[in-house]
Amino acid sequence: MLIGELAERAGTTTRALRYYETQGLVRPARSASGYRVYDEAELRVVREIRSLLAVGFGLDDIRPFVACLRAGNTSGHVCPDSVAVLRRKLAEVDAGIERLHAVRQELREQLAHAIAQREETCLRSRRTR
Amino acid sequence: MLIGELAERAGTTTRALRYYETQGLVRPARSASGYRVYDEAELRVVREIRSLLAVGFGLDDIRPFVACLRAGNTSGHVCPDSVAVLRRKLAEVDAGIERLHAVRQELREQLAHAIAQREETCLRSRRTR
DNA sequence: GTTTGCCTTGACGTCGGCGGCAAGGTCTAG
DNA sequence: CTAGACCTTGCCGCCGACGTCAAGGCAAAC
Repeated sequence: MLIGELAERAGTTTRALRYYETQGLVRPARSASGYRVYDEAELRVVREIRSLLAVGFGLDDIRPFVACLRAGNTSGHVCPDSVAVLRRKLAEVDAGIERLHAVRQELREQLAHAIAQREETCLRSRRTR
Repeated sequence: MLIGELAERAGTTTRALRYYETQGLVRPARSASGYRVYDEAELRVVREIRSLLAVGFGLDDIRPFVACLRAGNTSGHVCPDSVAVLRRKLAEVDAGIERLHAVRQELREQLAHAIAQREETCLRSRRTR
């Protein structure tokens, strides 16, 4: 399988695949003419990368998962390093949710305050008429 | 007030203040020798910028608030444009919270699955001994 | 007068995950 | 033999809010 086909099957682009390679996440074989050649295992790796990216992981976070897959596991999640990352990310997400809730609260207050101010101004202007 | 003092009083850096100026958010007067000179109103503007940045606004989103302050309002939130931005941001935050909840759910499932797999592997290895 | 400490503009660097383009090699069908 | 559809490497661009020099001017203290 060449890079174009892999890109299509994995739902990404050749550019991204070459980038993953520079980051040491994918290691294709090379044909005699220098073309990158991928097997089914690499397809699984790329799909793992994509699904983790979609969840908000960075490529650094993904590295352990790829290593885990390469070590022969059917899932990239079962290795200790992967689990550690999962735990950390979960904590990060929890923190993010909390932060957003605080922000949301703040925004609602500011909105309420702004609208109250506007109503007041509106009333005053009516009285003036 | 010169730029260094403003930076300190607003809890930011001179670099940031100059950047806000390039973005048209702050407009200091100039001394005879070309130094930027700020008054108290500009301090209020900068504090508004900072607090909105901290909440996750971009400088583009902040522009209406600054205009509102400059228009003579005591709060930058009371003008229609500001309220529109507040509403939009609130919606964005809500969307973000939802997304994070979905991600969180996914992470918990993956974690649970990974741990279950590891327990199973552990049990199998005990039986083999 | 000189040191110290502020100020000025300008230009390049950062982070992440690529996109886009150029110049060239390869492979296959007609 | 050639067209066109792949592939290669390499390098710059992007986004946003600045950080980090560099080279030089201005102000006040000693």
